[in-house]
Amino acid sequence: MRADAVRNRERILEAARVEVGLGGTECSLDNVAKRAGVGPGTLYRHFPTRDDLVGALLLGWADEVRTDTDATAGDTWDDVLEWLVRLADHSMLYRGLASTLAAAEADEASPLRTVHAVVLGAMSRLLDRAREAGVVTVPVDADEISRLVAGIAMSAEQANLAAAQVRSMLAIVLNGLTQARPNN
Amino acid sequence: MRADAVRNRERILEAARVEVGLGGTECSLDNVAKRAGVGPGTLYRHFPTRDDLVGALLLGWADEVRTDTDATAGDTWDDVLEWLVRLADHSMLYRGLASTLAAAEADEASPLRTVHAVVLGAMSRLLDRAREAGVVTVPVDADEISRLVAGIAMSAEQANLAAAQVRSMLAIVLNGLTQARPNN
DNA sequence: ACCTGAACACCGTTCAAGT
DNA sequence: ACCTGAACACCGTTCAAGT
Repeated sequence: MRADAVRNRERILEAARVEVGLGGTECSLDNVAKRAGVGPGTLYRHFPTRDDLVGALLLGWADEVRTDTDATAGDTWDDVLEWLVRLADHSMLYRGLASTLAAAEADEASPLRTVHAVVLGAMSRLLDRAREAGVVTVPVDADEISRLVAGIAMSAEQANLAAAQVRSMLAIVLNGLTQARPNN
Repeated sequence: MRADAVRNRERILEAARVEVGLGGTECSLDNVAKRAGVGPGTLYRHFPTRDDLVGALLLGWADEVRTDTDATAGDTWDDVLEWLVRLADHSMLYRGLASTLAAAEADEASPLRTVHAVVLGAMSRLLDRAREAGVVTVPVDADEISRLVAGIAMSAEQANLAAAQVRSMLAIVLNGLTQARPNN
């Protein structure tokens, strides 16, 4: 890669971090290019789709989520709840992030597939620990929990919910994973 | 209102039903005007914002949801689950609908406020019945359930989930509303 | 009183011309 | 090999001119 290309790619990522931070994942790519000081064509050369750009932005993010998840014991109800809260928080780092990640689930060719897979892997391991500790007793997989948390994150984003309201919804979900289902 | 104005309003609503059905709540308003055979200015005169148009489209929808909810006994776990499934279905009538409704919750001045209020009222009454029957035992209000269902609907929409997967997520939520929370 | 459609701003995307 | 920026299509929104 040519020296100016490397530099431009870096500038674009830096500008994208700012613009996506301000306007969410659906922010104007024109503004990203302008802030980076490159022509729109240059942005498209480095990142052919919006998801390619967002995906590049999320590499470190996915690592953070995985590290946090792997460091969570998940052997008590409260421990799992706090982890769910942190996961929802992470999912709301940028506006539109939860929605973008959810859409990546259905799209086999999405540039966000790797990001999603990293998170799901860690979630799956945590789920095993939680099940062993008896915190999760209901049949469920990591995908399903991921979708539920993403849904809560999207809801919270649209309705501007406070942290306490998000926690309350997560508690209901966790409660649903913990108890045996009645048969009346 | 002048005769041509009445006719144009009707034409716009008819066109909107088609376009929103095809492209979701974020469909092009230009296309709505074109399909209705009116200038863009005419659309704006009748419906100053997108939410005004979507709100007008949802008047019958809200009635359907309320009627269905009021006709639901909610005295057994399965009965409430089936109602949740129908509510989620209704929330996915148009792409973007769940998201639009969720955003209306935070916006006091939204033209969708009435629509939202009608649904919430019916939900609140059903919740009382479910609580009396012991199906819901956890402290929760209609708003919170509405947000959880909206979140699941948004997740399902983004990830193209099948009906069975939606039902499974709703069952987890209902399970979380049914059982007492453990204190370990 | 209502409608029309031109006009403007903004954005995503492509591509011929440059270096 | 990479960059630039003009060009095109599309869309939301406004408003002067019509009837």
